[in-house]
Amino acid sequence: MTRRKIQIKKIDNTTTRQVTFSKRRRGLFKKALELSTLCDAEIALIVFSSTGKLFDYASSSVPQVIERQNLESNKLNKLDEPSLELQLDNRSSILLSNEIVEKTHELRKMKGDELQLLNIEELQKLEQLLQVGLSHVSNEKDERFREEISAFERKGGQLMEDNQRLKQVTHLSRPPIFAVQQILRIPKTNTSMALLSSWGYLSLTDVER
Amino acid sequence: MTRRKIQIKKIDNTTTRQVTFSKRRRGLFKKALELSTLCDAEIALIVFSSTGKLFDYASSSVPQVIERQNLESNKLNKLDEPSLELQLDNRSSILLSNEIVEKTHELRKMKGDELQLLNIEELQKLEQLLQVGLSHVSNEKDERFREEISAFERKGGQLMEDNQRLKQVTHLSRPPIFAVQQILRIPKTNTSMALLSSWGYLSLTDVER
DNA sequence: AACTATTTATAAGA
DNA sequence: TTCTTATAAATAGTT
Repeated sequence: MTRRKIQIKKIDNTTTRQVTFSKRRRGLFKKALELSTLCDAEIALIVFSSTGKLFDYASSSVPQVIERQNLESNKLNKLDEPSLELQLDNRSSILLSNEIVEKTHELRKMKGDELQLLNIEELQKLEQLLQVGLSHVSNEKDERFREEISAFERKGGQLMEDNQRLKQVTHLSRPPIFAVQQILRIPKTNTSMALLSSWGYLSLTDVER
Repeated sequence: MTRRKIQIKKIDNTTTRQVTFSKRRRGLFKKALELSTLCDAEIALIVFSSTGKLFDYASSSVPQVIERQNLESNKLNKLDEPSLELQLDNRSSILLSNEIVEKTHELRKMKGDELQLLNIEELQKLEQLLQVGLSHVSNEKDERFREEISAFERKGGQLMEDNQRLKQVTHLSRPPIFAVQQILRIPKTNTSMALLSSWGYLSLTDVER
């Protein structure tokens, strides 16, 4: 970006990284503020440095009432009339609530509820949307399954190779002591080694010879 | 910042504001990504356009970063009391945003995006959800089509009956005057009636006899 | 922290 | 929306 162009990947040098963090963090927060001011947007920005320090910013037009208002309107909706005044006071909370309401409806429709609200064209569009989504999900799932299967195949191949090697070893008339211990899960003690040796099995040095 | 320097205050012109929003939003998200990559920082960025559309980015996941932030600001609140209002303000808006963020992600997943975030079990559940939703939608759509068809059938049946009656009437050697008038769209005046009568057509009373 | 040579972002126009 | 381009802003490396 300046004296030289840099690659976007973790900066190794700690000092450089901290300096860059400091500079770019300022830049980012400034840009966030500018965007929210210029375009009347709601923005929340949370940044943790790699050392765990917190920096955050939220555009200021969100009133503190929201939390209380949510609780209130939940209660009031069930009992009496909603606190319309509070809601009107607060354009941004209405925006946010609308967003939630809309997304909730969209989700319900996609799950097959509330379809009576749609006309036949909307139903067709929704059907297509679901078909596309379903095919993506099915493909992704199948791909994952195939990945898993080929992982097993690789593992299986490895095991079979191992087995082959072990068989070769055990098909020696006198398999080495360590191989016998390993295959038969016999503790590798001096006693077991001496015993196997007395039965004619070979130590590794014998085999290597 | 370019062709001309601009003041950082709300852009009046709606079109310009939307264009600027779109451009700067991209820039902001790019910067956030760069900062998190270069400096190994954890970042969550949530943006609502003035029309209520949500855009978000998080280096890990939005709820994760927010949760961390909540812990962090709880600590701060207990240590030193200042700017409590701001903190509450920020956190409540973030809480509300968080619900939207989650719903947005759920919708994206249902539309087949962001599937790389899911494991194979979640993919299977999502697939089932979509299958159920799709079958509901398809059934509803088919039912609507059938309704429409049977409505047409009823209408068609009525029309055919009407046609039958008219044919019977016009197949009489001397159709009644009123039928002729109606079918040929001749004004129902005394003159036309007299004329048709003189040509041997029958009045209703003649037919009924 | 300050300084700049460069890169990047972007406002206006097409 | 997308592209172009002149210019403003951001910033990597240096001091």
